[in-house]
Amino acid sequence: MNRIETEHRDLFAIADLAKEFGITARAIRFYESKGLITPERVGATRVFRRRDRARLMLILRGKRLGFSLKDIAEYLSLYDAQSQHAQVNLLLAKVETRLARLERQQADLATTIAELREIRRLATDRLEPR
Amino acid sequence: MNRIETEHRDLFAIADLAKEFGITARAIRFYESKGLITPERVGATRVFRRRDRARLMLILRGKRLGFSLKDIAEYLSLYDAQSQHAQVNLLLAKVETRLARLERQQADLATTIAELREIRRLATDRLEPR
DNA sequence: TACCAAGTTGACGTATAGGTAAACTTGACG
DNA sequence: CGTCAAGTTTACCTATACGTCAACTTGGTA
Repeated sequence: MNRIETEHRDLFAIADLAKEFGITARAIRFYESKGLITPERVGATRVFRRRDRARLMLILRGKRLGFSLKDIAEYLSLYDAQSQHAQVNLLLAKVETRLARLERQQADLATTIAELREIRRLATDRLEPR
Repeated sequence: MNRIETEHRDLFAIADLAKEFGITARAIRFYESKGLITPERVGATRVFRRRDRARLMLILRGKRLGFSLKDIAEYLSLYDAQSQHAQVNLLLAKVETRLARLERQQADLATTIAELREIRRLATDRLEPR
């Protein structure tokens, strides 16, 4: 299966997604048990569509950013609420909260990256004096 | 105790730092048990210097960035190794690894913040049409 | 038809990061 | 001297995020 085929496909098995994202099938089932994704079933077998795949990407990105699955569930609901209707004010409040945290994180990141680059510079200088 | 006093002081009790950083004394003791900080003792009582306070700041920043305490321990060792001497190449490898992760995180962050701002815009529009 | 690969559920185990409670010590103060 | 605040250790408890295993079903293939 090549990239083009993957992009065109509409149905995925649990192993397809596990392989594509480098996680285990067990993890995907776990996310479903927490309500983060809701694949269809054909008999007992899970069948994933592109929507589930997209959600999975959002989940993994959230994890890379250090969010708990609970946080991520709420985050995903922001996307859902949007297309539905929801209590817009509540939605906005949550978005603001999350944005505030992320912006602080962004500042932390910049500082840390700068410090690490400085450490790298000092270490490199020691390797190549002059 | 005002800011100036705090800045000038050289010795801190565990409660001082806990209060200043909004964490519990238990958490600080836990970090010590993991070797992240090594306060002096006067009898059984821990006495913290500015160095410990600075490390605590690095620890908390690391946590905000989603690192495990183990990661953070290694991260702190980068600072130590620098002033000492260490195996510079190994140090550099670790710095590169960490930088790579942080830079990916930075990209994730930018994407996520943009998406949340878009969601906020859509929600705001719904509140104030026209 | 016999069997393998892939899927499923459920139970149990593990690592991380502390919180909570008990029981004790110590220094300062009225 | 009594006691109160603040500190200490030890032990046990909790939540999160899966991994591992057992036991079973099912669809396709030799």
